Amino acid sequence: MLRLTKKADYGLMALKYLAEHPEVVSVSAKDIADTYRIPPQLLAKVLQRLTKVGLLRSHAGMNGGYALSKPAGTISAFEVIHAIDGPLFITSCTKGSKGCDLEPSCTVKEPLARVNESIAGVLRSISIYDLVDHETAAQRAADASQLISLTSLTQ
Amino acid sequence: MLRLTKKADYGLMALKYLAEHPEVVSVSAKDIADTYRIPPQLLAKVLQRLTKVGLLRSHAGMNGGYALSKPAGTISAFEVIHAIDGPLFITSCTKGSKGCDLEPSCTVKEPLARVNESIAGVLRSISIYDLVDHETAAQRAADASQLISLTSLTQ
DNA sequence: GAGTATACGACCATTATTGTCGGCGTTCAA
DNA sequence: TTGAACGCCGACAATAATGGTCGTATACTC
Ligand code: FES
Ligand code: FES
Repeated sequence: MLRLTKKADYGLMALKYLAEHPEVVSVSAKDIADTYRIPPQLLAKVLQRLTKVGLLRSHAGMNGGYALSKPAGTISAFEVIHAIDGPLFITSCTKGSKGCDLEPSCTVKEPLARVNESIAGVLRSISIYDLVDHETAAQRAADASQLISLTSLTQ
Repeated sequence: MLRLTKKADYGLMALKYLAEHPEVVSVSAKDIADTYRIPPQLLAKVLQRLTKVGLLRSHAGMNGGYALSKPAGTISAFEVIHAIDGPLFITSCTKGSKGCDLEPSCTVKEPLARVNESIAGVLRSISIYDLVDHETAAQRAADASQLISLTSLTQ
């Protein structure tokens, strides 16, 4: 429940891998897939999508592969997830354009949209670099949680 | 993507409805379902689960139905979602007991668990009452988001 | 030109969600 | 006391989303 897809997981793992190996010019999808034992072709498609949105640079041919197009610290988990899984919607209305069937009567849509924004904020605050440096990420997440509960109490 | 299920949506709508009608002793699943045009039997099952975890009190027989078992302000969105959809996991490892297939190699599990906690925190800070009183909820969510980005910047 | 890699779309398999059905126990009021 | 209105529960079918595969085209290196 409320889980992100395996594709997004794969994408984050791959980006983390690339962030951890800055010395290598480019890494093939197959290499990464082998490392983590994930389906190579599926990962390939994920990386292709990340390339299309500009998070990765690709290079075909021998010794080709992928590389980060910008520093790991400037790539947020939100960008990655958005690129792979599409827009983030906590509500069950899948699309913004065509409202879901219970559009007229649904009363929780608006409040939940706020929650949605908060979650997006959390994801935006996590970068690929944070995935590498566990301590920093842990600290940040802890801070965020604490501030949130604090906010809730003081209301 | 990252959306909660319709069941959870239905549950929240129903609880909101009950919170908005405190004068009525008990409301039947059918009444709520009719109001929002959602499948009565499905809503019934959702309400039954909410009853089982103690968020609602049920009363069988004629003029029976459901009522909140405690003040709307003390019921968090997290409780509701957890009751209906089960434990909240952002990662694709569905269950805590049996790790997913990429358990040994997966490197993003631990960092994402922190993100997961942050999101749970946000949901815990929203109560059913907040769904009724839009202004308060909006303000709270805005505060939470702002604090989170602030945290991210100062890291 | 041979080999290796990305790019892309179509496609099927698997799984999760959504919704329905039928039977049973409870309450209440005519 | 009888029946309608309701909650309770498990099984199941319909549907949708995800996960994964295949084939082919294209780009690049050697
Ligand atoms: S879930 Fe779509 S309008 Fe409420
Ligand atoms: S997704 Fe299950 S261990 Fe990483």
